[in-house]
Amino acid sequence: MKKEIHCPLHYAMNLIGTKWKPLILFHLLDGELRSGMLQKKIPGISNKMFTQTVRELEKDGLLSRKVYPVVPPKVEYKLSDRGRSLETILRSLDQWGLHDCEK
Amino acid sequence: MKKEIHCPLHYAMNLIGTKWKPLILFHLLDGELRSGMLQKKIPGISNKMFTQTVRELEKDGLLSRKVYPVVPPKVEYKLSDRGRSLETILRSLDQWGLHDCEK
DNA sequence: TAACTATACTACTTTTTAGTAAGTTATTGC
DNA sequence: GCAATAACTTACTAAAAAGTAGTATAGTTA
Repeated sequence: MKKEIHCPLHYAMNLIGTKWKPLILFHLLDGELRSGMLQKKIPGISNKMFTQTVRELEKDGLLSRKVYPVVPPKVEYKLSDRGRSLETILRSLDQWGLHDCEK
Repeated sequence: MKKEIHCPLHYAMNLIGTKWKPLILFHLLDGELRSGMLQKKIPGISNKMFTQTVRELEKDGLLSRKVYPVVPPKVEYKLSDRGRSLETILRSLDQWGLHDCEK
């Protein structure tokens, strides 16, 4: 079964339809964060998945990664314009979860 | 690493954050559909994944499943109120994908 | 009586995703 | 000269998701 995109929603889900991507984008809505801080905001994510996921988001142009050549390392992440364009959706999903889980 | 819910968005993604769930819900926005029709609207999904996914959505109360005791079988799916409450988000995601993929 | 129908289920395999634990780096502070 | 630091990276394993192919059903139509 081939991996083809059949509609815009399908396309969107291919970009952000995973367990962690929306969480990471969501926590960057309020501004850029250092790697460690961002990761702390997402309890339950493993170190490996965190790195892997931000790298994919970077590859897809949803966030940017700024590396400072210092030791110990310093890396900052922030949303790109493309990533920021998801703000309404991410906040809506969060709101939806908030109301829904009360039931 | 335990599977715990840490924020509303995380909760929401646990319910609909998979490859096929949003697609299925999306295609039910315009009204109930027979199983075969719904499946045809989602090219690329295998028969097994279709059945499995609608069953999970039913279990989570996002859609309802009506079985007519006839031969050959007739099964209809439609959104529950809970599922319908995702309408804005699903349409937004679709729109986002539409605009984004043009770039 | 044999094929066809729409839907689902099952066993099995492959692919993808995720988790664990260890190692790397170059400078600072003791 | 040794530990601590932040952010990976890698090798390995485990678990989850997805795909393939085959089976069941019981009426209708050829």
